[in-house]
Amino acid sequence: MPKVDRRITKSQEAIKKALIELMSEKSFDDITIQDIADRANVNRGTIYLHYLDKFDLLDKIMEEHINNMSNFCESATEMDYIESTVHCMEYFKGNYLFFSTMLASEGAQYFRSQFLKFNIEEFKKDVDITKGKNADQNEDVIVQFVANAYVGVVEWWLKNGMPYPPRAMAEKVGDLLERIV
Amino acid sequence: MPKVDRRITKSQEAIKKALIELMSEKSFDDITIQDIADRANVNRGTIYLHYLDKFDLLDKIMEEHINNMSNFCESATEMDYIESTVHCMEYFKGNYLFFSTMLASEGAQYFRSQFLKFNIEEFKKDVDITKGKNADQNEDVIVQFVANAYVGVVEWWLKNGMPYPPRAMAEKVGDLLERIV
DNA sequence: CGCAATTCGTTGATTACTCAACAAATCAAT
DNA sequence: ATTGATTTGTTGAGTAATCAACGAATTGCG
Repeated sequence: MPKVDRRITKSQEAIKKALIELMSEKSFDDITIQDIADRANVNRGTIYLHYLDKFDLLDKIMEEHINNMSNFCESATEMDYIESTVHCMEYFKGNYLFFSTMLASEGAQYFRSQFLKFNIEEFKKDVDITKGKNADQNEDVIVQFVANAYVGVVEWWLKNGMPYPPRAMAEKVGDLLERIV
Repeated sequence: MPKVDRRITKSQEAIKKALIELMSEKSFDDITIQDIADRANVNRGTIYLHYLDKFDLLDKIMEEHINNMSNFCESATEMDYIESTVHCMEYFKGNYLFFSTMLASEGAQYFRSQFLKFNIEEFKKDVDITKGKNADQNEDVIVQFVANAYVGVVEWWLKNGMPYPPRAMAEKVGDLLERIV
């Protein structure tokens, strides 16, 4: 992998951060490219150097978070649910502004559905209906059940200002998850 | 004044911030140009684009703060001491990392003497020994007295983690100042 | 509707930054 | 004192970002 120019990284980070901030302040529709450029302290043209428009920018941001989560889902296959859930919760907390605006604000429903879809695929890998407590169960039902539960809990946690620390959340959620899958 | 390129501002800000941070962590002598570049997330060569070496960089930083203070000393001539001192204290607080490392750390004595010299000049403008309570006083004595007192109090305030808010400090110090000059 | 004002997306010329490489200077340690 | 390793300051080629300017598209308001 050829390492990318420092300037590219910095510009993109500033631009992405700017959009998230602005989305936490006003509606996505009301945000102009100039707004983003001002907030990122970047020339307006620079945004077009990396993104087609603000929709493309938002897509890339969402895609990146999904990818990040996907990556440490892989590297966490040998951990138990609680430990790997701690990592997830801390990731949510570390990107609080993104996830809270994305899940809490109305209108950003697209990300929620992406997020849910991603979790459905992840849980599919873990469910085994050939033996154990889930013999005679239905895979789709379990997966939908558990993914929706998980996303809903995360949503609630973020909407309510993260009332419990990541580890506490992970222990509770991890315990519940282990009862199902 | 032709407005400067955004990139210049950003690079210089990052570099200056990097040095201040590093100085609060280790001795100035132990800081390399590469350290600064790494912290500022800037290529090493970029530093030489703006500064001769780390000494020049530190000089420019100190000079800039002195200039800033000088500027809002001018614009505050019609305010009373308390109001203008509020501005000063808030400036100190806003640049806490700089002033605390510069005044608190041993070895950075050069800035203290510059800071004192600057204040001596400023107070000279305010002292009037031709009439009022300071008739029959000595200008040098008053100025030295008041400037050293002021610098010492600021030093103490910063060294002790700003135990009182800027306005409270300003009221106390402003009151004392008005008794003298 | 019609007009004014933004915003958009693109262009080209210029500039600052990046990166790798270099020799010289400085440092550390035996 | 001699070696080996960092650090320094500089170079040149390449690249990304800046800025001003443009017509076209959208928006907002009387």
